[in-house]
Amino acid sequence: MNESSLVKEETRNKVLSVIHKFNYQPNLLGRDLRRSETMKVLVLTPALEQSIFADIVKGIEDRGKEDGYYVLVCPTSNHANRERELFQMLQHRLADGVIVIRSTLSKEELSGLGQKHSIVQCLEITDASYTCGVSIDDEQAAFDAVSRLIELGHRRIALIGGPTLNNSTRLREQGYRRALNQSDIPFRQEWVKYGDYDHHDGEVLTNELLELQHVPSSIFCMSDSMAIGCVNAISKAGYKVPEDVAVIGFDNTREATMSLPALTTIDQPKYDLGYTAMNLLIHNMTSTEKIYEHVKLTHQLIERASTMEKEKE
Amino acid sequence: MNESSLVKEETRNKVLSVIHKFNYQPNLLGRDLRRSETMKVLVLTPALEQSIFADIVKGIEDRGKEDGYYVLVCPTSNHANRERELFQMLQHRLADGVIVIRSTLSKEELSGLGQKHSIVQCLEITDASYTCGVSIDDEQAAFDAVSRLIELGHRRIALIGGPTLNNSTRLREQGYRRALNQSDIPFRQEWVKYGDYDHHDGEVLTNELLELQHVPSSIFCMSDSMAIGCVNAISKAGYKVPEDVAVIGFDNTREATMSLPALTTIDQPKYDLGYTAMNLLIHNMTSTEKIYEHVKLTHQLIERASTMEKEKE
DNA sequence: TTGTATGCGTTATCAT
DNA sequence: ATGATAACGCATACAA
Repeated sequence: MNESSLVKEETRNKVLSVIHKFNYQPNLLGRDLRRSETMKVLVLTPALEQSIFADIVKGIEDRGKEDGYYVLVCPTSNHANRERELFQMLQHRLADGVIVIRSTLSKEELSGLGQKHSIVQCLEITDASYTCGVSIDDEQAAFDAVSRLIELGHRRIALIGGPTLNNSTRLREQGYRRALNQSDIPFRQEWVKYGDYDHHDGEVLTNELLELQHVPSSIFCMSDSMAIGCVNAISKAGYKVPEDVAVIGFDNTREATMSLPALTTIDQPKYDLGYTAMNLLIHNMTSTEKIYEHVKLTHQLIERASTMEKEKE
Repeated sequence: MNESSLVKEETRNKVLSVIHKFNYQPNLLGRDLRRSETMKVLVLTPALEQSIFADIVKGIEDRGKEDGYYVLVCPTSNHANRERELFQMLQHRLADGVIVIRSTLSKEELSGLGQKHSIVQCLEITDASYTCGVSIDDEQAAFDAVSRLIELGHRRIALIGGPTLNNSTRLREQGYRRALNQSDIPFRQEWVKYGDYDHHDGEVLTNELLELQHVPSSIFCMSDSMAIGCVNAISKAGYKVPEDVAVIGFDNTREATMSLPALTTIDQPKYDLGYTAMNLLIHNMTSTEKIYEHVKLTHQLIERASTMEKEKE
């Protein structure tokens, strides 16, 4: 009597009253076994403290609620083995699908899992087969950011990137190079640094840049956290943002507006990213015509106080 | 053939090879239904970004691993309805037990759930029946902190507390009053403020204290985050910590050592709190002799630079 | 030492 | 419109 179908009102009520009387609680294990589906979805996320992940998860949860899915959020701390443990839940039929945010697993591993299960990658997309993914166009986003710096009059543009293993880091560096190329600005390896997406690495790498003989006039960072570390390092070194060195961040997280000066940054549609990912997952879990695409949502350059028109030198 | 018991080596290998050949993965739904236990434990935590919760969860996970439990960490954002949703998983036999860190549910609600399920409270303990809890002795901890301030020569001691609904807030305030009493220092209501455990409220409430006609010479905060906000407010107002106003925090989180000056604080044994909570939960899930106690672990006053011997006035 | 039947709680199918 | 029965995958108890 789950759905009201073809039962007499009277008996229906009778059953309902008995259910209430004995405080009957369905044993979902029985149901799940019988239906061989659990209505549970795992979300693997590096962490929850960074607001970008929390926002994505919100989108996932909202979309999941529409179809009555249990969304279980599992922080992995970027630990590949924890990720594998959680994927085991799929094999063990304890969950129906997985959305993995910035996975640390290899393309091969994901492809293997994707053949038997429904997997959606988010933010960080490998071209693994049998999986789909949702992100922005990272190459284009970086191109847009760097192009804007060039428009503003910059020619000495440094790059502070994420982990070199990440596909998105590679793509964004490509966008950076394409923008330089287009304006015939030579690429300089010494102006390209890599690190983790956090505040600390942003500060350390910026210090390295500031100690160079040729100091860049602007720095494009691959996360807002890094950009904040970057701004701090610049200020501590006695320079001014944006007059001496302009800074662009990435993600448009809350902290981007809280820094001083507020960060120019690339907005990622975080909530929509999550919502779309869950949408894809639900489709692939329920339909037989699987979608194995890389969906790209639109980003946006948000201009704030950390960049400005460059004065002639 | 889970445990090697009384089966011929030969047949055992034969089975194993077939298992491998077909890449057999046990369907845990079947097992769980049959055994009517899931080996899954839910951890309900307000958030994960605050390191105190992460540390407790670590203790829980380690103890869980010893007995092969799946530990599912579920952030609730202090949202009571989300908490209730998760408790539903118990009713639906999707999990065997719950550890709830700083629950927002009422004593009555927890008692009701406790009658049918295994529940352990952590950090914030109501005296709900049919549940047990693990925390420090909050009253004594506050007493120790305030007594130390008195020893250092302070008599104008303010209190910045957590949410008034919390039992621990009440207990800690009792400890504060007992310490004052013992030294015949009159209690002043205007020197007692309440707010959320975060940095922001610490700053706001401290500003209120500094604007009073009689400014306290020391402030006891119920969290390190509050204490850091407190230190910032004091510095911004042109006073010096600890010379003008001494500050004591609570929890001994990472941030306590990162602030300037480093915080004197009450150490909570976070990892052990989690480990002990899981220990209790496992006991109550597996044994018929339930333990419904409030276990108190020992705290410790850690003295750092935010307090010092007070000069004679 | 190995094989076989039964039931966990639910839903789907079939017969009334 | 309702009642009866089988089956999901596993573990247990018992028979062989």
